[in-house]
Amino acid sequence: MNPHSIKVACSNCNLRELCMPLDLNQEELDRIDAVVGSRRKVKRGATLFRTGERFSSLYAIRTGFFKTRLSSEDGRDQVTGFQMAGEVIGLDGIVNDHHTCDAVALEDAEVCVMPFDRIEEISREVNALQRHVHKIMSREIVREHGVMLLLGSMRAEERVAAFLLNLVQRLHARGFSRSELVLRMTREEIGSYLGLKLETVSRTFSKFVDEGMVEVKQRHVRILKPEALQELVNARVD
Amino acid sequence: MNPHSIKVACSNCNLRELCMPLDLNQEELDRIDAVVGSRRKVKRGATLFRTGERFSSLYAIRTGFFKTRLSSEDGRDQVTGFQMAGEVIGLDGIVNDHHTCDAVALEDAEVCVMPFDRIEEISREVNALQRHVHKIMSREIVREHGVMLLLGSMRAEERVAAFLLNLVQRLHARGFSRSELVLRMTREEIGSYLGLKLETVSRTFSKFVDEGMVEVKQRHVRILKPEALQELVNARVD
DNA sequence: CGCACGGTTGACCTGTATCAAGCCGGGTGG
DNA sequence: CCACCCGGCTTGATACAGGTCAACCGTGCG
Repeated sequence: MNPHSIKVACSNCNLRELCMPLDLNQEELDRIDAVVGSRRKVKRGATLFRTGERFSSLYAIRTGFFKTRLSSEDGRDQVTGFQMAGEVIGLDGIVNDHHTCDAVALEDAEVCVMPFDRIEEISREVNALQRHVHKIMSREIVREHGVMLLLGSMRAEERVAAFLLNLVQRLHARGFSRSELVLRMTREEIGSYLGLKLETVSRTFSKFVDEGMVEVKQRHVRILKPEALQELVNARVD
Repeated sequence: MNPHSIKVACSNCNLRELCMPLDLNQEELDRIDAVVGSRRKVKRGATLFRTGERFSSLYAIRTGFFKTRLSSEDGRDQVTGFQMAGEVIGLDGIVNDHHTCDAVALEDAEVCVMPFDRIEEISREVNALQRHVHKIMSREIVREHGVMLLLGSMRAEERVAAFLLNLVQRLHARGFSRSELVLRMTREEIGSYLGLKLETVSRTFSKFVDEGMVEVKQRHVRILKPEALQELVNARVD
C-alpha cells in the first residue's frame, strides 16, 4: 500500500531489547540492521496483510496496536491475538507462502518490514539471530497454548481477568503503568478473542467494578486489585 | 528414561516425506541424517517430556500416538493437541529452554530424538532444512489458530465434527482409511481438547449415530456421511 | 471371575447467549 | 453553539446449550 523507505538502524532502535537478540558484537549488529527492508505505516482500521495474500515478510511493530483475526467465508470470525510495539506478526504465512489471517491496525501504526528470505539468509550467518527467530516462533506457540487453556477451561470472569492482567503486564514491560490501561479494542473484539459475546464482556467488567477490583470508564481501565484478578485466573476448577 | 542408540538413516525412513524436506541432493541428505541423534521408545501412558524439564531436542514421531497437555498446578488441565507418526513435538521448549507442556504417549511409541543445537547447526548449512524447520513451526501456529477458532466460536456438535474430520484426514494422509478410525484417546481427553465435558462428547457421538452420520463402537468410528459433518463445521453462525 | 475404568444415558441446573431497550459521548452539520 | 445521530456500551428479561450429578452398563485386564 504505502511503503516507506526510511531506514533506521535496529542498532539504534529503542525497541531493540524487545524485538532483537541482545548479546551481539558490532559486526553482528551491522548485519542485523540489514534485516529490516523498510518501514510501513498502517492507518487505524487498515490491514497490514490479509488472508490469502502472498507472504513475503515478517513485521516488527514499532508503534501502534494490531489485532489478528481469522475470517472464514462461512461468517465465523475469531480474533487470534492483539499485538503491540516490539511484537512480530506474520509468522502464519511461512507454511504455505500465503497469509492465513488478517492483521488489522487498531490505531495508527508503523511497522518494520523484514523480508523473510533476508531473515533466513542472515540467520544462517548470525547464530544469535537464528536462535532469536526460533524463540519468537516458539513463544507464539506457547502463547497460543495459553489461549487454548483459557478458551477450553476458563469461565467468563476468569477469561476477562486473564485478559486484563496479560494486557497490563505487556504494557508495563513497555514502560506503561502496571495498573492503568487504555483498551484499544471494542468489547466485541475482546469477546471474539475470549470466546464470549460482547454483552458478557460488558457484564463481567461491571461485575469487577461492583466488587471494587477495577475501575472502568469507557476504554480506560484501572486495576485496583490485581491479586484478586490473579486469584480468579488461578482458581481451581474441580 | 530409556534412550536407544539404534540409528536409521532419515534417507531410508518411510516417513521421510512427512517429516523431512523433499528436494535434496545426496550431500544434503547425508547431512540431514546427522540431525537424528537417536531413537527413544515411550510406553503407553509414559511421558516423552514434562513441563519444567530442560529442553534439548525436538522429537519426530516414528510410531505411536501422543497427546500434549498443559497441566497447571491449579488443577486446570488442557489437552493442546494429538500427534501422530510424522509429526514433530517439543517446539514449545525453545523459548525458555524448558518445556511448558507434557507429551504423553497414548500408545506405545517410538520417536527420533533430534538435538536442537544440531538442528540449528545443520540448518545453517542446508537451506532446505532451515526452511523446513520454519515451516513446521509456522504450521503449528496456524494449527493452533484453527483450534482457537474451534474453541472460540463453535458449538459442541461442530467441534466434534471438526475433530473427527481432522483426525481421519490426517490418518488418511498416512495411508489409513478415509472413513474408519480408531480413537487412541478417551472421551475425557477429547473433551479436554475440545473444551467440552466427556458427557457432552459422548452425547454428541450418540447424536451423530442417531442421525446416521457415523457408526461408533467404543473407540472404533466409521464415518458414513463426511459431507454432513463438513457441513456442520462450515455452518454459518449468525 | 470380578473388578475397575471408560462410556452412556437421564434429570436437573447454571452460565452464557440472545433479544431488546436504553444510555453515553464524540463528531457533524445546521 | 446546540441538536442530532450513531457506534459502542450497559443493563434487563428470557432461552437454551452444555455442565453437573448420578445411576448403570460393557469390556478388557489381572
